[in-house]
Amino acid sequence: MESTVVSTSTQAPDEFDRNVPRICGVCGDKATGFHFNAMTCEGCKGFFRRSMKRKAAFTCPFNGSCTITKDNRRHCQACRLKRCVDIGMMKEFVQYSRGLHMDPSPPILFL
Amino acid sequence: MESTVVSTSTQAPDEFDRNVPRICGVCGDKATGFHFNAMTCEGCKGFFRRSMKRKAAFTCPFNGSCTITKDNRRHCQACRLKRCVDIGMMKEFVQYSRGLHMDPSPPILFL
DNA sequence: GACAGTTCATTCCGTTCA
DNA sequence: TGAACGGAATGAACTGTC
Repeated sequence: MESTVVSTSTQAPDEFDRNVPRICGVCGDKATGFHFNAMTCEGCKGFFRRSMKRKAAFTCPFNGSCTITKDNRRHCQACRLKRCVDIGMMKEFVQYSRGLHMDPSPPILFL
Repeated sequence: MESTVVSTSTQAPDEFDRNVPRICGVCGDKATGFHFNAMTCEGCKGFFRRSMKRKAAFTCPFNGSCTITKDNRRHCQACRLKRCVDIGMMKEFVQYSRGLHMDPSPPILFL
């Protein structure tokens, strides 16, 4: 009989983040899964990708320490992006996934 | 608590190779046996076969020296595949396009 | 039992468009 | 901006063969 190993209190440290609640780490909205390495909602996922792709540079109109919530997340892009980075979202995972950097069949490409 | 089941300590020398711990040499996850010539988990087994069949060419979005773990293995295909090869997984053990052609080289086994 | 291949639900990416 | 969506990659569970 194989003992069914359920997620118990004895978890390896690196398994920890797989069990985080489905709450967006950026704004607290309902999260839909891991996006660019962090548990986030669809909104913050899209916001982060857009920001990275266009290499956006935002400036906080306040004092640079806004608390981001589901309702005010659109108000300060600077602090929202900062929060994204703080919780671990990584630009390296934008644009570089799922076959984009993968050669088609024969490697007869750009030389 | 998960009891760490290690293979019996006293083994004949010639069984040494087959007696490596059931830990995936690529990511450290629980291994299910030898796959394509190396002790790996089901995930890395499937990843290696798919990569070979599709002749994928990956590029590391970081510096090419990612440490692969059970939890981040999906993040860098380049380093994961590199690790597969490093621990001895061989493409020759992967069956290519069914029916089109057989193994290009004979099985290479412990001589 | 060991290890090939196969299946398919799930994860998570980019795109679309209101 | 973000909900909805289509699709590729993943991996646990499975079948087939020796």
